[in-house]
Amino acid sequence: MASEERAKDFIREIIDEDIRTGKYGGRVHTRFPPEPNGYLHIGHAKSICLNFGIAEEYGGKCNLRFDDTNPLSEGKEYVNSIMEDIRWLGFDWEDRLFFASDYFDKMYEYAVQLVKAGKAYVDDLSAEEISEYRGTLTKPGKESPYRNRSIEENLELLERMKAGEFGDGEKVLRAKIDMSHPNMNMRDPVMYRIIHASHYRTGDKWCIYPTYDWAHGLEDSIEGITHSICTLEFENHRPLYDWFLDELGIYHPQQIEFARLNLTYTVMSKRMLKELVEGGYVNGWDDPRLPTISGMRRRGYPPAAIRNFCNRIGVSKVNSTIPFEFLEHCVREELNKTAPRFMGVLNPLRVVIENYPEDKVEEMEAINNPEDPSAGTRKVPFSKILYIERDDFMENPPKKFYRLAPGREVRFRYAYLVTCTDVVKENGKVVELRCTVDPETRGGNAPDGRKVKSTIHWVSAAHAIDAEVRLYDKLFTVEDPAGEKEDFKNFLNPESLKVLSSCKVEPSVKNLKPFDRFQFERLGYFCIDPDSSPDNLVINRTVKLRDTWEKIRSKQGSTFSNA
RNA sequence: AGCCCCGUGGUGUAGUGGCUAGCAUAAGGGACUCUGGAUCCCUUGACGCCAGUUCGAAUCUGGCCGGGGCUACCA
Repeated sequence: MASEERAKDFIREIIDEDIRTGKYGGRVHTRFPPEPNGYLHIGHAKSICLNFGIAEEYGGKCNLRFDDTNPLSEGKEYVNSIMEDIRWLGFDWEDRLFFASDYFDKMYEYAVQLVKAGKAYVDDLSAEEISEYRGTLTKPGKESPYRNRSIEENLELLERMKAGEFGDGEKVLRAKIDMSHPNMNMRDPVMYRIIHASHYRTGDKWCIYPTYDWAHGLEDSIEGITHSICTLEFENHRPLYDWFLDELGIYHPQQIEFARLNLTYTVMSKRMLKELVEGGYVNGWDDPRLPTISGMRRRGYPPAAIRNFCNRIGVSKVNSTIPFEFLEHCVREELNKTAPRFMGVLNPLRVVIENYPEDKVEEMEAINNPEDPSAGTRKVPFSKILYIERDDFMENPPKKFYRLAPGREVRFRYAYLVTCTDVVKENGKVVELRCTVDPETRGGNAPDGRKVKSTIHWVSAAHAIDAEVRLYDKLFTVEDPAGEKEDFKNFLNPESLKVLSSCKVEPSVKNLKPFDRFQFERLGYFCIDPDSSPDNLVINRTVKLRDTWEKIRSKQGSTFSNA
């Protein structure tokens, strides 16, 4: 991605300014801090591209840090998938793999420091009581009766909390700030809660765990982060982030918030994604209909397309929603340059070439990628009995339908000019076409220079490989399922997955491996699904090709289709 | 309602007081084509509103309107 001029977003402008003023000695050090309680999705990709991208551009570093402060929901499965996804996207944290849980001892020391300074206290109020005491958006809260315990008592109680002398929820450590602060986050936020659960990394060493607000700034500070980039919903937490670091008097990174990515026709919330996966509405976290990184990988989206997408949507503080079509545009753009082409027929219609010898087979030369001459050519077998796409034939073609029809001549890609002479029907349904080739047009060009309006794809029946092809569509029927009043699952698209089982593809497809991406000419981009086996080829459709005919057809207001 | 944030074509962005407000995408039209793909060309289309400052405001100031966020011992 050479030297293309990227417009500076507001974050890069802040960084430029910080470098100019020497705020961090010219250093740039970011981090990507996922909580290991779910799989990464395209929204995380935006953050990853931002954080790793900035580090790269400024000659700085970007840490991968797992924010694992809640043993109840986090686990190793997620850690592994997250690392795999980041690597697949093309980023490298080198030797900087960190875990918040590695800082638990240090965090505890800091907490003690705050207690000693009279800035934190142990509270015996229950969760419900704390909530009541907090007040509301308009009414100030009131102070806990335990707020003014002596420093000695607080120290002792905190020590006993850590030692496991109390049950879950019996006590918490709170910062002593201001119960009538207009920012709710400043009304004595909880720093430690008691959770008697074993942590996937620290085991049973701890029964008190730090909350996000308490932990996050410390993690950034400990790692020497310069710019702590997070999403907009943490904006109101920044005063607290700053308060902790200032009261402690330790190294103070700068938190900067940007708007998270929203995409139409999907959901991005971890909770909802989890619900879809665990409720069996989709087939796992890597279901190709999901906006997860693993889903998009399985769907056939190239990492370069995702990176490009993230770099092109920009970074700002405006809440916005990107049409999913733009993502698809980026995917096509990348695949057009890189995907080798093949011929495959999704809905086969049998064609018999009447003037072609029974046992003759010709090897036709086909171009692998017209956008990339270095991709070379391959041979495709042609014989008397072929399959073409049902949609490429119409008995009574409407205006502007250029493909095959009775009496009409079209080109069979890389083969011959073919004329349809007869239509065979069973119970009113077209089951076979009788055609003739012009032997003078081998390769696809007529010596007399006559033109045909259209070129269609085909496969030789005797040589075709059977395949299962999975067609994907939008997961939801509405643009913003999460914004609907009803349960978002009520808007699941029942047609988001269609499985075609008797597709016919050209023989060279058998050399492809799972996750290999390619184009079926005139249809779209596809990839081999990992469910594929030598005797059961399974192919995913990544995205359709742009389809002008589809547009014309819908404008004509007709619903002509043989499908 | 208290606090915080944000308003530029349909969508996403650039613009940092001064050329006809740029780019991408989408949409419409055309050229070309052995993929109705790709590519190329053209067209439509935006500064939320009202004042103020200024020779001059998308840009600075104030007010209004509109949108978003915040009342977990989640992150």
